[in-house]
Amino acid sequence: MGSKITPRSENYSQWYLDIVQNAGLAENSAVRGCMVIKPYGFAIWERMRDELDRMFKETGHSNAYFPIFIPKSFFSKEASHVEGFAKECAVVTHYRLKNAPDGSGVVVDEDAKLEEELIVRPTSETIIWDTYRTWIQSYRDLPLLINQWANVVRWEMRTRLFLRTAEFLWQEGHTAHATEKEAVEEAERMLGVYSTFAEDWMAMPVLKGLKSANERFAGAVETYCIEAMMQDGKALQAGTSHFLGQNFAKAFDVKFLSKENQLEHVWATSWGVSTRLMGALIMTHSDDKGLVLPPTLAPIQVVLVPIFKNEEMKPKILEYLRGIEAELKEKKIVVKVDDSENYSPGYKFAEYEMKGVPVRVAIGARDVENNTVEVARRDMLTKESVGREGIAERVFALLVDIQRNLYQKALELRKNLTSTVDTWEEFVDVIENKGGFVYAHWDGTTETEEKIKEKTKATIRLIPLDEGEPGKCVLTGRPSVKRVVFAKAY
RNA sequence: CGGGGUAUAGCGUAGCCCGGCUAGCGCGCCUGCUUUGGGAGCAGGAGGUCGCAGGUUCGAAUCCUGCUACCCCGACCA
Repeated sequence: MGSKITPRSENYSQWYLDIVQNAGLAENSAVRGCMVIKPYGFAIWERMRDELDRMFKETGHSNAYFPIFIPKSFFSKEASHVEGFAKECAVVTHYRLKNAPDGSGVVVDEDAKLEEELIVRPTSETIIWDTYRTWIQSYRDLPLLINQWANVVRWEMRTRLFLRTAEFLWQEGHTAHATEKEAVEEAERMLGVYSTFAEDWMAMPVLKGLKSANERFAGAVETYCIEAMMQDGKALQAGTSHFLGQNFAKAFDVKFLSKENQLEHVWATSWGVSTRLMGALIMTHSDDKGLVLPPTLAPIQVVLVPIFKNEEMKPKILEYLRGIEAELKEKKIVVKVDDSENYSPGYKFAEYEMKGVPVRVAIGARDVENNTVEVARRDMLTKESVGREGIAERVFALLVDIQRNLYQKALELRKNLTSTVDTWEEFVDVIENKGGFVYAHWDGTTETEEKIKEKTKATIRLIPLDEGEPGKCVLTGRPSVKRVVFAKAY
């Protein structure tokens, strides 16, 4: 491989990009602000997608698919949604090209102008609620629990691979309920699904909470979110779940007849996570040698590397290795045998470390003779020679331990990057010098929130769900009901 | 869209101030032999409209003008 990873101390942003690119995950497309996800990167996304999809289905949801093009007028129907999404959208204005008169290629055929422009979906609330109107008539049609896996486009001014690209992949759940209570429960349930996924599968601890009015999704009554802490002390919003109230039902006239024969607007939620989770995964666990993947999401959990000294030993080493492969597969461990002779063992070691494969098993002539194997773990970068007997059990236990260790390390990091402050001086000091999450009192006004953002670039990442102790706002000294979590964010 | 920067082989770059280039180097790539327990060694080789367009000059990667793309910092955001 070409360039090596830049040490983190030099430039975190470059370090992140080096990992994304050198580990073969993704690259910038020639098309502005879009990304190309390479096969290995996509395999990781597929693992995430498959597990999330399973969890959605286990909570009663079904998948469906809606159009990528949304008539412009749909966006005018929900007032605050317009505010949030009327900008930065890709707009289809024409439907045909023609040969340029001067022979220089093709140009847009001005005669093929659309009567109504189509918006390339930045999110699908509007087109889905326009459709739901026809699907929902009775309380018997509710709840309607639908998820869509799709790509969306937001014409961001500045992009960053995985974290903020013009086009990204995501899932968006859109549900309709008969009562407010049910809808709130749904929004909270899906926040729970996201947090379980982040912690148990991504080994990434997250804080759960509510967004302030300022950070709330355009059109939502409440936005729930999970927030993770990256190694450089910046927060990353990893998922959101919105209680939409009756806003979209009213805007798109979605009503149902209740048991009591009353015509009522339905209650709604929407929730989503995106390929941004790939960025979160990378920035949570990776080190200077490249990607580090939690075993539950790694496309390859164990790589077997044979080491050949001479021709006579080759068949013996391979036979020994195939035996181990079979035992691991019996335990449902995902194994890759790299017996190609194009690269040296040292090259392969470095390569699979870069790709974040959790466990490496190396086998050479020495091992065949002594009935041993060399087992290396990616998270600690340690290796040891162990007996051949019970290798599958040992590797399985190791994978479990790596999963646990990654979570613990990330949790430890977050603990060290979490502060509680009471004065403005402390607040500024921690935000500027230490970074991380800062628990501080806030008077609850958008005005104060914006002032703090202006002065320190820190925003309210979330308002914790649990009760808290009252206190005084860190900026204004006015009363505060509980501490909220501030941080600089991606 | 504001402020700063960059553009030379697949990637990373030297040369630019002070014009003389037939454009140098590292990684990668190809061939051969020897290798293989931490990114192998040696030998040979392929690969360039120096971002685009114009200008100055005997001569431009180098100087001038315009354009384009990308990166960083803001505003925007999952």
